[in-house]
Amino acid sequence: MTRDEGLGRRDRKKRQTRAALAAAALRLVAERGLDQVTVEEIAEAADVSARTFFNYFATKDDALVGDTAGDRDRVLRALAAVPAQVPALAAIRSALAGVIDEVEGDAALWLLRMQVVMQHPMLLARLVSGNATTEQAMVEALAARTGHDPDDGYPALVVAVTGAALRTAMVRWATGGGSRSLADLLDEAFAAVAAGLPDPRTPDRPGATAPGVHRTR
Amino acid sequence: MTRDEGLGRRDRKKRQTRAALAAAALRLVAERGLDQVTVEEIAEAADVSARTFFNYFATKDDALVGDTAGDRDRVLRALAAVPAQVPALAAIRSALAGVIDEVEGDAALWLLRMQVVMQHPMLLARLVSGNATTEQAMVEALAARTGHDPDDGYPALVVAVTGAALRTAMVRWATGGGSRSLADLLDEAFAAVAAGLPDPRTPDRPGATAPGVHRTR
DNA sequence: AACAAAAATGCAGTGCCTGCAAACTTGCGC
DNA sequence: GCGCAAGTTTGCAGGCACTGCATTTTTGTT
Repeated sequence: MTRDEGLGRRDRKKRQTRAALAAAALRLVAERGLDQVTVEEIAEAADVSARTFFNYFATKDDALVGDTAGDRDRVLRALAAVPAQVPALAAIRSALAGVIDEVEGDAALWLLRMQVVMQHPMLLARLVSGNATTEQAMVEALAARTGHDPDDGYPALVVAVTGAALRTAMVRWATGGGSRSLADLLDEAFAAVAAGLPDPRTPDRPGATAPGVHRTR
Repeated sequence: MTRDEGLGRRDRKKRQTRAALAAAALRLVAERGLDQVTVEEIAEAADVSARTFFNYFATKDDALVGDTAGDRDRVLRALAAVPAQVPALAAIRSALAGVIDEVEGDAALWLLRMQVVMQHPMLLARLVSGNATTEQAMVEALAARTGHDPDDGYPALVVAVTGAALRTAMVRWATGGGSRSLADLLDEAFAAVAAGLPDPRTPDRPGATAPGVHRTR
């Protein structure tokens, strides 16, 4: 899964247990549905006690959506590394590159995850929108980049909108079974947003709309 | 609250009980925090049994976010009423007018609601994003309007992005204590989206950016 | 007043999640 | 190898959200 080179046996085993729990949770919920699977069953499938499950995940849902916190930090660091003169949308798009790569690298896991998550809107919201802390951090990072007052409204709007774009791209990616590259789908969504979401059916200037937005495949 | 003219005493009392439960829930949670308030306490404050609470709301959260289903239907009907040649963004903006009016009409209730909801991202996501059914319905309605294949991606992107815009507008509205009109804030957000979220600090063409997006108040 | 539909309630039960304390495992210096 | 300290797993008791079912109470109608 994720890199686990420079770690002692102890931490390696922890990662292993965590992954086993997440995998068991995804498999069982995909088979039976969220409320037809108990934490006890998940723990059993991963060969640990039910109590131990809660040493790894605060809630049953957390085992399904995966480790969002780690990704967040990476995105924030990537965003800080983008030169300040890059426009906001492009900067965020490039900051997301690392996460996108990881998702496409673990395609099987993520397709299963999306399949599960898409059947439970509560989970879907948590997958991208994550927690308020993260979103707040993104807003502040963006405000710092563009020299805005964080209360301004603009940074918050950009973060919310790009989050929505990411969400729809991932849903589309999963719906198509991963046949189209997630990076492409995300580029398309960002291009459409940058163009102001023109109606592809009645473009003001036929050549000026975002390329590919209305292509089905 | 909402109109209750042509109803017998029975339904009037039901509405009353429902409103009392929601109000009690909001007040108590605002005072103490979500997990410091039990359903039993909410029910007690509304002078009904705990079991009765669940006859009105499926979950504790539902008492806090209010009746989303009713609003949805209204938005969908309003969207269907907008002439098909109106561009997607403008159509959605005008379909939201009814809900906006209702929110501003009950400003005190909604400001309290937002105050509570903003402290629990789980609730915030549910407030606008609602359930998948609604979002799906919006996507289909939009696809029908624009003559798109619903799997196209464009309608889903527009619905997700406008939802994000609505969410940020409501947060801003509540953060400002309702000092700026919600309709204004929403117009601003939609204008920024329609303009492709230009960075207000370095606009391509100074006069062409969305008006007011970077004004603090 | 009598009746039927609707609503409120109590009760038992499941499952998520937490704190605590007791076992157990692991890494490390000797 | 031995023992110690730190980290991990586990069981247990308990609180709370939520559900299904049966019973009682209220309400609108005849």
